[in-house]
Amino acid sequence: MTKKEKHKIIAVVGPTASGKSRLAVELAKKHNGEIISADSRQIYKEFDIATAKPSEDEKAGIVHHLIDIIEPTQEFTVADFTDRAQQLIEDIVSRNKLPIIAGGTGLYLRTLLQDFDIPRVEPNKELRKELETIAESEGVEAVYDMLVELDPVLAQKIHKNNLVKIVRAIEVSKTLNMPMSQAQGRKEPMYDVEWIGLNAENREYLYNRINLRVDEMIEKGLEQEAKNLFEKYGELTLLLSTIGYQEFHEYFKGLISKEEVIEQIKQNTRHYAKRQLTWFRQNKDIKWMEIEG
RNA sequence: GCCUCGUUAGCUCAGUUGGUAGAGCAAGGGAUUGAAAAUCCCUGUGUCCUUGGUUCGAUUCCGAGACGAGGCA
Repeated sequence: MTKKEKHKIIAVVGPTASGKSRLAVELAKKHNGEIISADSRQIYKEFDIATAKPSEDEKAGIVHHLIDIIEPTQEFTVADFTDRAQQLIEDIVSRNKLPIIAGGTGLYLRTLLQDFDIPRVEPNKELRKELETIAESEGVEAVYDMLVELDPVLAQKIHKNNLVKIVRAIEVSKTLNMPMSQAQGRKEPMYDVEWIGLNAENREYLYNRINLRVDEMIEKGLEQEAKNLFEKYGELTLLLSTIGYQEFHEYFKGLISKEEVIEQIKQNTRHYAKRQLTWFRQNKDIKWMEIEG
């Protein structure tokens, strides 16, 4: 019985502004590698300044995949990411190069490289809208009660206030005609991954880097970028759920000042970095590198 | 100089008819299975400005002082 050998790959992870792009490029140069970005926002075209996409200079001739490939109006989810990344890994390995995954987005990384085995059920816009309407008129509990009927096991694990997760669980359970808790599972990791994590032991230091980077984004014209996107696409959910754009939305409506926008972007980015770290800390295979000093 | 109001958690402020106090934000921790830069959960001891007095007991009442804001001269 011969077991197929798993592909070796490197994963460089860390919170926003930790410098993982640079490290990934260094490693790619050293090991003849190509980079696959695991970032739910850099995937989009035109989302440049806000997502701190690497410039051509910063890419330093290294091939970067899954950056700048989706239109802002297109949907892109974990499943799309996983499928594309898996293909890319096969392709890169077949050319005798080393795949290096660099990111950011905890759910993407865990699904591609760790143990999440996601149910294959596409989003159902109408159902979501319907359930959200019920939540608005009758309260979230009404929707939660529906989930308790469909999948009491999962309902126990999802907090009754977490509408997004409740809705998805109902969506999956209804589509498959079986409880989502039975459709989802854990799997063996598909690859032989060397995990490298970037972090600052001193949280203040990380937060300072974030604050500085936001100031740089403003200097580079983040306001104009946000303006263009809102004018071109309107109030897309995607824009309203992306740090760096969502805050400008209120500013363009005259609700808050420029100073407040900048402060909010910094604040939201700090919160985001903290949430990212919660994802990564759960992964005991990560070898951590200190970024300060 | 006089009058009024204020001084409580890192910040903004509630509150205690006298029995040592609580919200929002911040901060920290966690969850996370096709929206994930999304969504959600948990965590609040702080000379209640200082100092005298009244009281069994004062952050709460009274006096004095300090600081801040406004008003009158």
